[in-house]
Amino acid sequence: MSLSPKIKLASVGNINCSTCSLSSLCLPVSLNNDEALRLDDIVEKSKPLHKGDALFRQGDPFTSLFAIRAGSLKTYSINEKGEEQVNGFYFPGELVGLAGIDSGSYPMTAQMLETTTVCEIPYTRLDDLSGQLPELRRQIIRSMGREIRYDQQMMMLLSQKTAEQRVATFLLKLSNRYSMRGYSSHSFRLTMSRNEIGNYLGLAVETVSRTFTRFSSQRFIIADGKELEIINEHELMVAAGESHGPECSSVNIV
Amino acid sequence: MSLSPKIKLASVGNINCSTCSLSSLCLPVSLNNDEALRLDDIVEKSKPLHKGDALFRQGDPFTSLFAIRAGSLKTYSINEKGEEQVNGFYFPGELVGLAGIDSGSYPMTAQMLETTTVCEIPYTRLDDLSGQLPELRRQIIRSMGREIRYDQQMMMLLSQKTAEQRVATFLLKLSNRYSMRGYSSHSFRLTMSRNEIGNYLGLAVETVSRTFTRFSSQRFIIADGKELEIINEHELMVAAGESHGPECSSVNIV
DNA sequence: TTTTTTCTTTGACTTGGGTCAATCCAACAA
DNA sequence: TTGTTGGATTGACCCAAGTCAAAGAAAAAA
Repeated sequence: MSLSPKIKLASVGNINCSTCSLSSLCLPVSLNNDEALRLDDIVEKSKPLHKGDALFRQGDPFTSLFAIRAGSLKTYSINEKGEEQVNGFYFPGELVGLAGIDSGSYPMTAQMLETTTVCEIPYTRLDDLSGQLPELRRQIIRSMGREIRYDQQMMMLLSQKTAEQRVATFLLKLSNRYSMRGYSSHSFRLTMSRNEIGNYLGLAVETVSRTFTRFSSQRFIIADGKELEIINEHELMVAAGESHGPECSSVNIV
Repeated sequence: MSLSPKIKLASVGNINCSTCSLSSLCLPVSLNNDEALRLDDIVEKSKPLHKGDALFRQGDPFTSLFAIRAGSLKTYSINEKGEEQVNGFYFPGELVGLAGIDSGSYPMTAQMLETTTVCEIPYTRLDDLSGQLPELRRQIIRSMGREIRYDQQMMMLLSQKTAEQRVATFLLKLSNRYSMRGYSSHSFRLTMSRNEIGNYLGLAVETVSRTFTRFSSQRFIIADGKELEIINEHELMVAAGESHGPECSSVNIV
């Protein structure tokens, strides 16, 4: 299952993996120019996908990884009771679909939160190429190692943190990811609903909403619908339960 | 940091990766005989490690992956408040240390739950070899993909399941893993304490204990200290909240 | 524009599971 | 054999966060 003809885009001007502004966050991060061009050969850029569109669905045969170029998406799976469980949110430069690598099919659905473009990386070709480019092979492994580390931090959040700590941690992590992508770290637009945040954090919507309200009245944030401004990062870090420790690395939890 | 001299073992008779009884669960799973021997060349078998011993500690430089040969261990990390968080339990044939691959150091401690022997796989040598053996490269990726999938199932457990469902799911998953290793699926010894189970599942010890007691009085299990017997698997699956759905694959959650 | 639908907020009430505090029990040392 | 120690169990109590219900606000459709 490659991108259907209607979402393929022949060529986007002179944009390729070696000139892409996201290369430092994406698979090409440790490739030289020539290697990045070889990666680019197998990558297909999509035309814009719209809010609600699915990139792949739970159960679809696994064929490709996807790197986000612009926009954002969520992944979710449906459990045996038919309930939706949000597994993660993905932003430009991040790799989606890794969880499908060993199982033959995607274990979750990836759905756009806004207008989004992606790069499709057919996996058999990526696998071939990674046999020829040791740095690419290592980068794939590193990406997966990072995903494992993030998932384990998320497990810690879910098993140990209070509602307030979860929401604060979530906002700080978003801030962090936006700033790594060159956007403002203190003012951004949430592309996901309160419902999706709650689902992701293991909380009821009402709890998320109340926590936003509380943080607003404490003047840690200004939340105006989906627009969010962090006006007291320090107190938000205290609320996240991360201010005391020596390692700031533990901030990157979402 | 390779295994210190005192835990190295020169050669364990004729045991090697191609003859190891765990090869079907471990890295050699899709390697031919010759390839498995080349993998064996870089693997060092440890002598028995004892309960409480650490294989590596949080913060140690990342040097090796470890495959469990016999016994079991837990991994845990210490959060900013100094609390311990159990990340997982590992059994023979499973790979420990993957989360350290991209970060240069192990993000958690691995500690024996009982007398345990492991195979140390120095990562730089494994990386080299995986450049030469495509099947090994793919198997490493598959192992990581599986870890990601398991972690995401664990996140679903932590964010959606009740205490009762968590404990039932945990016991069923243990049963599953034991049976895959040729042990009885209905009668086994828990190598971890109630405390460790609770910590792992995001529950207080008391809740785990009460749930064991309840399952015992409902005659789903017989729990005598660390000895555990599953006497009504079906009802335990119902309690785990997994009996209704079509896919039995969702049983493997621990 | 108006209508419909969906998302968000707030209040009132309930409860699952946490905390605290005693035992109880098993493993082990002396 | 008898302490000693750390885990396991049980009871009593409480609170964080869930559920239910009702507006209110924003987005989408007509």
